[in-house]
Amino acid sequence: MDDPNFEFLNSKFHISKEVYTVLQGLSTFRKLKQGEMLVEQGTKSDKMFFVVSGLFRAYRVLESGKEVTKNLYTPFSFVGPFSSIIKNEPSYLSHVALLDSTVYEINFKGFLKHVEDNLEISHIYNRVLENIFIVYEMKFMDHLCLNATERYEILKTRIPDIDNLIPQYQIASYLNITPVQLSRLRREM
Amino acid sequence: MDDPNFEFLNSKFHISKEVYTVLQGLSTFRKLKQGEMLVEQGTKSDKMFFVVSGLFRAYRVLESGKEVTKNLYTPFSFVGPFSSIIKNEPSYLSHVALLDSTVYEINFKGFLKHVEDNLEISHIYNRVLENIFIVYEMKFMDHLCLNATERYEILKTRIPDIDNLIPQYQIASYLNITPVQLSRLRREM
DNA sequence: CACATATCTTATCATATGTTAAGAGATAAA
DNA sequence: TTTATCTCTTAACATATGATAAGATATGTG
Repeated sequence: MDDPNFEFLNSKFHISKEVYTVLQGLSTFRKLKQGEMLVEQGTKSDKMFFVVSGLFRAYRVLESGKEVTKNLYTPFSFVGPFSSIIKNEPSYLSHVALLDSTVYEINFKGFLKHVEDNLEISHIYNRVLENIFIVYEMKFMDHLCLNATERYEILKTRIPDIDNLIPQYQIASYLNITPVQLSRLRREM
Repeated sequence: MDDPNFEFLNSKFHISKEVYTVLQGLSTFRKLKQGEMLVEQGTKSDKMFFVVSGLFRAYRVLESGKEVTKNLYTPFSFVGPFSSIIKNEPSYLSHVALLDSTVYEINFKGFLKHVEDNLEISHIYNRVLENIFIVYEMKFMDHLCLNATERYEILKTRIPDIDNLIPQYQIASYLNITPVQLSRLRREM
């Protein structure tokens, strides 16, 4: 039974075969076309997604009409209206596939039920939360400490081919600058 | 046994008397003078702190010498080198008391030991991590969506007396602007 | 092919913020 | 009290970025 998914999860979280079976029961493999939405701002959903391939973007449309990108999600990360599920409120973010992508759709409320009475699964949840926290803290510090050029360089380290994958205005939105400014930065680099 | 600490934690996390006793065994009450450090950048520590009274600041000194404030911590929040403990690395932040303060000093590695084999404590840790995540996500979105004036107003909602508690350059650092700019914003408000 | 649309660059001008320096109060120290 | 040290404000200038508009290139569609 050489299941590459199990091998992968086990290498990340040291999960048992039993827990893997439980998680499998909560997950569905899905293919998405570029432009398909996982979650729409203002709606409720209790689904989280584990990115297998492709690229996703979480963003919010402000009253002014301006779109603010919270994050981009590459393979092997979790994407979805996490805080919205925890708070049981409508999502304040939309999540969209920027490329043709594949994910595991996770019944997250169901997962939380298992967290309630399974110590191993509660530990997995702790590990996931710790990882999310570390990534967010770093992202936040990067925004405090670095200018747009440096953040662009970090993005290109994380996703080297980013310039060919998505249009420049989406990259600019991720960097929290205008496309015009990104164009200027590129010229100076 | 009317223990106000227990009542408080129970109202926040629904903990049992048994777990409260365990947590008590991991915690020491401490008083700190203004200016005292909880953690110094570059050092290792396995202690987290629960703020009872006062105010704390987490900040990083960059190679340039510039100080970047990550966050301010008011009573009933956790402060400490959290990601550093999880990653078992030296802290990249310093944590200092901005006012005379009181805290519970928590043996966090000890706490994590209990998380390993106690489901209730693992759940408490889940709740703490969820709360931290929600706060960070909001802070990050605020930085993406709001200008310095709006962030200043949010800070004053959170800590109404902030202008009288700490010097203006510390507020400016929290807002990620210079004291000169904060002075300008105040004039225009 | 011809046209419409999307994307990117560049220029111009406006705004927010940083840098530096000077000065005014307040507070602490000699 | 006198002096030194902080803290805050203000001004002048520099820089980063935003807003708008024009033009170039590419792509897709009829």
